[in-house]
Amino acid sequence: MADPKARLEQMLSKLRDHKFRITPQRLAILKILASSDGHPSVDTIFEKVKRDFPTTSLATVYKTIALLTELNEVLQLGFPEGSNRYDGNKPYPHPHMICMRCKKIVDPDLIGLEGLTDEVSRKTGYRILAHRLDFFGLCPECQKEENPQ
Amino acid sequence: MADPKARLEQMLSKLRDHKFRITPQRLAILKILASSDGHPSVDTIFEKVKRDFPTTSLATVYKTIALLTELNEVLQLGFPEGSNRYDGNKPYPHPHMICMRCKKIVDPDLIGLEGLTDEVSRKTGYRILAHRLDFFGLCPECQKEENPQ
DNA sequence: CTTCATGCAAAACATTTGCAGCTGG
DNA sequence: CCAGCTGCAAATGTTTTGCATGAAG
Repeated sequence: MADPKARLEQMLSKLRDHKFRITPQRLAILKILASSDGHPSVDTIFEKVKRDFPTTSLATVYKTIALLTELNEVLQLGFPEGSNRYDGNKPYPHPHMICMRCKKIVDPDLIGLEGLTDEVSRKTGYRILAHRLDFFGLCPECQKEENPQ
Repeated sequence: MADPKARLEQMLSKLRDHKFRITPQRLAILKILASSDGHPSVDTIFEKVKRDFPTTSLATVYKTIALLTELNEVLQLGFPEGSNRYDGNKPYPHPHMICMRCKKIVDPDLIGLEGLTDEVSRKTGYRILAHRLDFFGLCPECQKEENPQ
C-alpha cells in the first residue's frame, strides 16, 4: 500500500483544487479510503466511519465516494452479485485477484498487460481509455481448506 | 458468431441432460441467446421474447438466464452502472471491447492472455478458475463523432 | 452570510422470491 | 398424472434523490 498520509493529502488537495468543502464526514471517509488495503465495500466504510463520526449517514458515504470516483481518486469495482468495492489507494485500472471462497481481493504485479492493451487497440481500432481485469480463483489458504487431507 | 442452430442444439441438450423441461418460453429465450451477437441485456431479451411469445414474464427470463448461467451455457457480464449483459455464444471467459459512447460490445481475438493467467497464478499462488477482461474506450465510429472536423 | 453538504426518508433500479395455477413429458 | 415451470405481485438489496436543516469558508 502507498503511504496513507500521502494519499490522504493527495485526495484533500484534489478536493480543495475543485473548491469542494472538507467536512469532518468527508475527512473521515477519505482517511479510511486512503489507508484501507482490502478494497472495502460501502458498508464496510460506513461501519468504520461511524466509529470516528457516529452521526454520518449512508447517503453521505455514497455521495463522497461518487465525488471521489468522479475526481479519479477512487476506483470503483462493481460485481454482479452484490455491492461495489472501492480502491482508494490505486485509483487507476489494475488487475485484481479475487478469492471466490473468502472474497479477499489482492493486487498482483503483472508485466505484459500493457502489451495486451496495445494489441487490442491495434487489432480493433478502438481508442482504449480504461480497462478492468479480474482473476477469480482460490487463494493459497482457501486451497488448503478445500482439500484438507 | 458460431452457428446459431448448433448453439441452440447444444443448449437444448444441456437442459435435457439435466432433466430440465423445454417449455415454449425457454425455447424462445434460448433461440435469442443462441443467435444474438451483441451481448444483450435482460430487457433486450425480454422485448424480443415478447414478439415470439407475448405472455412471457420478466421473471421467467431472469429464471431461464440464471439456469443457463448455472449450466455454463451463458456468460453473465455485470456492470456497475446498470443492468447485466449476457453472452450466449461464447459462454466462457473472454475479453470484451466496450465502447463508452455507443455501448457496443465486441469480442477481440487476443493472443497473450493465457500467458498473463500463468504469470499471475505463478506469482500469487492462487488457483485461477475464471477471469474477466474488459477494455473501455471509443470504437472507430464514435471516435469520428467525437472529433467531427 | 451564502452556498454547499448533511441526514433523513422516500424513490428508483435491477433482480429475486413466494405461491397458486398450469403443463410438459 | 404430478414435479417442475410460469406469471404475477410483493420483497429485496443497493444506490440515488428531494428537501429541510446545518455548517464550512
